[in-house]
Amino acid sequence: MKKYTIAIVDDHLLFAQSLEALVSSFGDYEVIFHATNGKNFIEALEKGTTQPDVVLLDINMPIMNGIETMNWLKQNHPEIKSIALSMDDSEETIIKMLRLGAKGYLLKDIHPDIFRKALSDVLEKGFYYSDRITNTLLDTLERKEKYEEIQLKEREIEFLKLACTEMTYKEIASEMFLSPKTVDGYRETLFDKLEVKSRIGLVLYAIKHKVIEV
Amino acid sequence: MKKYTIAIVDDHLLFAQSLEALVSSFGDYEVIFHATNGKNFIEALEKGTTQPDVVLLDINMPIMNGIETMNWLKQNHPEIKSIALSMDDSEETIIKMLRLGAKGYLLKDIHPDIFRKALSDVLEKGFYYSDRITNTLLDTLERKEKYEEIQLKEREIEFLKLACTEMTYKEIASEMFLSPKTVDGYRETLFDKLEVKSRIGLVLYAIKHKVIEV
DNA sequence: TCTGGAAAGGGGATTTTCCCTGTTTTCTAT
DNA sequence: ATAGAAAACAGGGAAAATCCCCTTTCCAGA
Repeated sequence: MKKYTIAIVDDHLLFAQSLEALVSSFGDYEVIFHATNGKNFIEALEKGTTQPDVVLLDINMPIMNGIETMNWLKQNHPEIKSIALSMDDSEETIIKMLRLGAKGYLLKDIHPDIFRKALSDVLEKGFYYSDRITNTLLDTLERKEKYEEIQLKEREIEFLKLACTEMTYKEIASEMFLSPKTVDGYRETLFDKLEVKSRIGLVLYAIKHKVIEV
Repeated sequence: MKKYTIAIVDDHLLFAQSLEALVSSFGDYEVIFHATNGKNFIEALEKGTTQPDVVLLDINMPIMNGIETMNWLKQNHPEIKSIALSMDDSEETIIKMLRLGAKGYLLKDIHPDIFRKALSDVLEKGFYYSDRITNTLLDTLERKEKYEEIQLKEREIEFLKLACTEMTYKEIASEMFLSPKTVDGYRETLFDKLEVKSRIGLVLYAIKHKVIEV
């Protein structure tokens, strides 16, 4: 019988490798690779010959975090199932991840048995949502129906991050291999989407919505 | 040959159990128990028949955290060696732990090989201090001196806060009842003091140093 | 096949920001 | 009382950011 294949994306190498040891000990699974951030993961995925059945995806990572990675996965490999792993259970993050198609959301303090069940549920039933997560969601939905998600494209996020540095738009353009005029287009689009009037507004938005770290 | 015994104290069960799998896979070690917080650990320690040679101690835990636990260990079982495990590398925490006698301080994003070396170093040489931790400490000492020189005036802070809005400098000037040119002076002074090159830099500084809320 | 939307690039004008150089006023310590 | 240090103010000019209106290309869905 073929083992299920797993990829682990977590910047905490020690945790990643430990988790691999745990997953392997279950017997039915094989960890085919891990990465320390989303960028890393995408590269590995595009280079590798075999695709993982499931990706275990940490939320908080440097360079390219779980949300961005999930976004990329949704657009490029919707067939790969993913389970979000996180330390915290902020509603916004959970909602974002599930909206982006995460098949499960696990907190890192769960019992390994639950973890194992989640893993097998996702593979066999297609999803695993714990009571705790479900409750958090229901709470949130009741409280704010109006909350509409602003969906940013990959390239827009990339630009937004660069806008949060002291680079000029010209410098950003060459960093993104685009003409300054195109970058100007991104700026305008984002001003519109995020309802801000200046680059300062972009920075504040990015921080508030955790597009960048502080 | 007798295996070294290990205890793991970490509230993230998944991590704890994963780590156990990893440690066990090394061969020379045996994890004799784990606990999800300090209180738990102390109870287990006092009940158990065998003492661990090394305790892997997470810093951030509910109920009784790593620092408190370390303190207790120092007073009650100074012969038990301990290695601090942490997500973050805030200087104060590192200093506190080392002062309390931690034989090592590991960040959770280290490579498992390093982890293994740290473990054997602590058992055989008695301690393990990574370059990264040492550097963080040195950095801090240097930076502390520089930081203390940056003393912002009331009016400068007021300006800085307004600079973190979508107002133009002209608007800020009238808000502060100053001429735009004076505001331009504040801008320049702050650029100089905070070593930034643009208003974006001001915003990032303000957020990083908690001059404004996010 | 057609169509609409998104991405990329562009021209040109206005406003804002940034930087340099000054002067005047106000405060403060000796 | 006075020198020196700050705060406040100011002009000019270059660079960057912002704004508005426009074209081309490409891709996916009706």
